[in-house]
Amino acid sequence: MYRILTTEGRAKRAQLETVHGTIQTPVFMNVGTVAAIKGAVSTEDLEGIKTQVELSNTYHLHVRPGDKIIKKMGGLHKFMSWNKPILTDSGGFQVFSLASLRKIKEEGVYFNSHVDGRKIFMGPEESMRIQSNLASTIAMAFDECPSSVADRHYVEASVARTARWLERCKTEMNRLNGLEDTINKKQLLFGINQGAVFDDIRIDHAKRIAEMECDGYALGGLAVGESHEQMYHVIDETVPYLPQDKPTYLMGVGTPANILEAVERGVDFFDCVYPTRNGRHGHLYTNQGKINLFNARYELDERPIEEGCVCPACRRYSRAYIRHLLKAKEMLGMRLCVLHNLYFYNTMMEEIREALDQGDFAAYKKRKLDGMCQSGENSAEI
RNA sequence: GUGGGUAUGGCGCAGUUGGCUAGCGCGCCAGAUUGUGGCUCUGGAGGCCGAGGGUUCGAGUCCCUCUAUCCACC
Repeated sequence: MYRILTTEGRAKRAQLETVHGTIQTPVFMNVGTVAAIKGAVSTEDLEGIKTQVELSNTYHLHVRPGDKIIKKMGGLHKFMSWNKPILTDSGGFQVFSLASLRKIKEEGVYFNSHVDGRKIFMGPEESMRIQSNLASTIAMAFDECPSSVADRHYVEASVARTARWLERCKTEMNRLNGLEDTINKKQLLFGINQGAVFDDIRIDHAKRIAEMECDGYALGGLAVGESHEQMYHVIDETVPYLPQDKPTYLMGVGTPANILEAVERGVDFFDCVYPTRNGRHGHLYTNQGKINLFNARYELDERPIEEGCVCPACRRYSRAYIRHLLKAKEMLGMRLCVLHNLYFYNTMMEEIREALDQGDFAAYKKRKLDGMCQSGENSAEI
């Protein structure tokens, strides 16, 4: 059950009730592809840094350890000891990101496993069965994410196929949710809009999937090479055609600035590898912009990553110490950086929700962006 | 002491029969990274080629002396 609490322009403050608890939106979902937040972050850690939703991946978990094993272990929640919502990505993005290892057909996609090379077939039905075995809170439709440089002809054909795949996903998900031994019989299904940067293809596709009665709708195939302006334009043009009485999810995005811009345009679910991957690489988000702890200027810096931050890293450790850990390739360095970044993202989402509650989002957004774009020691890229 | 080897950027090494602005790996300094293969990629700085002398149009490469260091033998 999705309920809009208040709006400001197109921006929505809402909540989604699920069998694993209520998600307050706008929300950032913390990415743990293989049922683990990379950087030695435990689910206990997630509870301490305001995480609402954990995101895992169908393809990766199917390859290892295998969704049947996870089902036997009682489902993903029990397996990884996380009782709040989990969203599983369908494996569709791996059709794109593992392009050299796959072949796309009407029935689905043939992969060679990136782990051991063995052949894997995944189509809409397979993806739904795997996600049902994983028993995530929200399953994503199996789609194809066309390259940002794909030509119009290819994108049209791809998007038509993705729409046909969504019908198959929907049918299979309904069947699975009705089975006796299904762990989560109320698993939700989000459809995915595609169309690269072609407005009319995006809109036609949005209208078509809107009729399929999904529990939410995602914008896929963005932040894959196009400019920020193109991405914002696509969101502007497409969101009005996605059912706004359902959650809107912008997949794979993005920087704090991307998120603020997208919230303003009506998006309420996000996920991105940035806080985790950049954390592992020593890139830390602060209210004054992004800093790279590998830089020599932090060698003797006694300050925390961010003054006033109460995350597990900032409460106790200096930039100089964390820099040392990173350079020494100590696991703790990555872990502290990932915890800080996720805390930063989750806190920003909390601030966004508070601002929306108070009808103050526009002003908040401006303040936040101005702060992060400050010149000086920090990178302007946010 | 004798015989042999080695001395090239912070470290480890390449440098062909002497020939253009001396390379490579690691490290260092920066930058990328958007539904994650703890990866990968892209730039950049840094060298009186152990010291001195000689041969040559030209020496990191050849010759002499010295110094340092390693190995073997006495």
